[in-house]
Amino acid sequence: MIRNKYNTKQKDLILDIIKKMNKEFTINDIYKELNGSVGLTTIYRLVDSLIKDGLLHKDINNDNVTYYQYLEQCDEENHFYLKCDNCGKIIHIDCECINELSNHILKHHKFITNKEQIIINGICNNCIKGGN
Amino acid sequence: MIRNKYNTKQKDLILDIIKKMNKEFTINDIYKELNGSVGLTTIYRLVDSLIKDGLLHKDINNDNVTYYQYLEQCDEENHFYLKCDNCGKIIHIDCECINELSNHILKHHKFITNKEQIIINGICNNCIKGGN
DNA sequence: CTAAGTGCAAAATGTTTGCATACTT
DNA sequence: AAGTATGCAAACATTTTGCACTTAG
Repeated sequence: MIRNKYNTKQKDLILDIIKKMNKEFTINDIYKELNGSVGLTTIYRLVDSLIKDGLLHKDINNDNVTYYQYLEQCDEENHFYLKCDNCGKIIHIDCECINELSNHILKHHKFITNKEQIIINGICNNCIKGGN
Repeated sequence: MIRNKYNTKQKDLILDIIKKMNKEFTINDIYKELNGSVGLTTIYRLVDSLIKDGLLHKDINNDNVTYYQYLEQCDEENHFYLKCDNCGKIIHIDCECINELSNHILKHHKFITNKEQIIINGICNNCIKGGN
């Protein structure tokens, strides 16, 4: 099956929801949000293809729950993501600092970083300040 | 159940294998390596507790296979890991460069990086050179 | 009209739980 | 002796597949 060749109502619905979420979500979150108007199988299939296209990041937590997160796309060379371990939010950053690190790592540690998807975990400003 | 209070033959066996692997592995890899001498359930339970202790990193790939990786422990402030997307190997690095990045991110992006487990993906030197 | 997409039900897979037994301290 | 760990079998949850049907181009 060739992926995403036809536009369908279901794809639009799922994509809308995914893009609106500004934190990680599960397949079931989308399913519930759609209120049964799209089948689970379809959600699995679209999510898979979005991962392959680099639009979604997939992660698993200690309770074996699989989470997905929409990655805002960016043409900039110097971009990366910060992911909050507390609230699950992913923050998109454009900053020269990551380029410096990539260059350093290449030069001194002989490793080509995957510039498309550098994700650094930690605690976001909102959570530092105790925001839920 | 209080974790890891008693030392057992099974724990030693599992830990030995995990520490010897220098790349990511599945629960089944360990099970097979042990040749049935330790039950699957026991492996799941020990692996869970090792994750909680920060000794293992857990990840899931696009085919929904869950991988684990032993993280060499280190007291150094300036340490992080490089993970090769090609061969799965995790390389432990001690270098001031990551501290600089952490400080920059804190100062300019108001985000506290999780220094214990910064993992940056990419391609390792061996794979760059075409080593399997 | 044809290729692609959908969704149900069934199958497959991976993980967790209950419990009786065995082991550590 | 008491608390902890093990491992089987069963339960459970999640994900994938087969297939008939629908829809987009």
